[in-house]
Amino acid sequence: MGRREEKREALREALITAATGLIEAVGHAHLTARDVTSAAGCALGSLYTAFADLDDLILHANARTLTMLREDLERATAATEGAASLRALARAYARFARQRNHLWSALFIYAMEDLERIPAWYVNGHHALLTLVAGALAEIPLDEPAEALEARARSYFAAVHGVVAMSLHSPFVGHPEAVLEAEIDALLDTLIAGLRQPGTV
Amino acid sequence: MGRREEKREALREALITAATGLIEAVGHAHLTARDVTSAAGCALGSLYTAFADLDDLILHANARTLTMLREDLERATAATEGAASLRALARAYARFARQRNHLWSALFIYAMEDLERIPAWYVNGHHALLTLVAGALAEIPLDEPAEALEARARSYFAAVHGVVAMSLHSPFVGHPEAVLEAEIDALLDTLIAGLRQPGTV
DNA sequence: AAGAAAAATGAACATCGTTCGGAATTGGAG
DNA sequence: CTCCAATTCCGAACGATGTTCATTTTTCTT
Repeated sequence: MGRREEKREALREALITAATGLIEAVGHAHLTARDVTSAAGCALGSLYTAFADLDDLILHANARTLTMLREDLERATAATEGAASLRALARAYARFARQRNHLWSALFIYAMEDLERIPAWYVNGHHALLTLVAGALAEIPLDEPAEALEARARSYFAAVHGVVAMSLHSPFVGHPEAVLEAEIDALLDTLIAGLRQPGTV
Repeated sequence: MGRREEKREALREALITAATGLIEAVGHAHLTARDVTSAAGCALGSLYTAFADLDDLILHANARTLTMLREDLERATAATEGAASLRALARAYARFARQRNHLWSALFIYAMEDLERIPAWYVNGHHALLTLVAGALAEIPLDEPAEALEARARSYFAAVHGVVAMSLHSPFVGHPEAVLEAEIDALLDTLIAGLRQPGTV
């Protein structure tokens, strides 16, 4: 690799690291191009030689967050299976959201507008999380068709995410932080009990 | 009421109406102080004599959205009760989010930072929605203590919200819009089946 | 080693939310 | 009705933002 690409990669790395640190510290809404370039030790304009724009940089920082989150979730389910894995995933998700709140929040900022232009590697980072949920679901014997498994994974991930997001972002609608994990446990207990009861509607 | 307060109220009304229309049209992220004052037929600075800032105006527009949403939900549950009401609430919520997407999105923009300064009337607007969920839950005979009812209402509201939000904001994680309501039905079926099965853990 | 290509720089630009001093409008006293 | 103090309205101005661009500096090729 020539010195050209080396420096380019070093700059991108420095910017992503600086962005991740600043997002964790002050939140993505307060991340400014001037702050992040200053923290990375480059000029303001250099941001736009390394990334398309500030959102693109945030997207790359998010990819790093997604990796951290996935590793957390994998660790949480290393010694469990089936329903226990589902519970462990939900708890680990809530803990990550609480402990790395600003980084986690940045994962869900993108509006519908330019949804088609979201890169595939970013979508894949999210799908990796869904795969973990689907894996746990697959270990629970259900009378549902296997095709529905991915859809269930999306629903349960979104449901747990909703409870966590409401608790952390809109406490006057969601649960107080102190009871969040207990309420997630209760929700999952009810879901799993419902899953095991065949032919409901 | 003197002419002073009359004009003041008329200005506030015009600004809220203009803000609601603009949010519905372009989304709260693209709402600018210049656009909304121009649409309301007043000067740029007048916004700050009628409201504390742009966020305060959005908050008042949100209050109007909350009223519309609550009326929709009430209509949806007028002829139902218990589990059927829960299902009707969730469907009506999803429909509202889809049809009035930008207005609905604006309801959940506020970050944690200055959460204490959110006015009570705004919190009450959200609580009115929770009350509808709790009312439907109360009609289902459960073996849970009554104290847990409000907590369950928060969980189920947040869970359905999460599924809807993922579908509309992050389709690569949530459900495609075409199957959203069917998946919400499936989620609620599972939840209700789990609720009716006593002593699960 | 020198010229060509690329990248880094930071001043400049457009746009944003918000402020502020002067102009217009309102309410009450004579 | 008239006038003046008080209030409200106005839009130019301010500071901060994301992004661009001409210039300088660095890197690659021959």
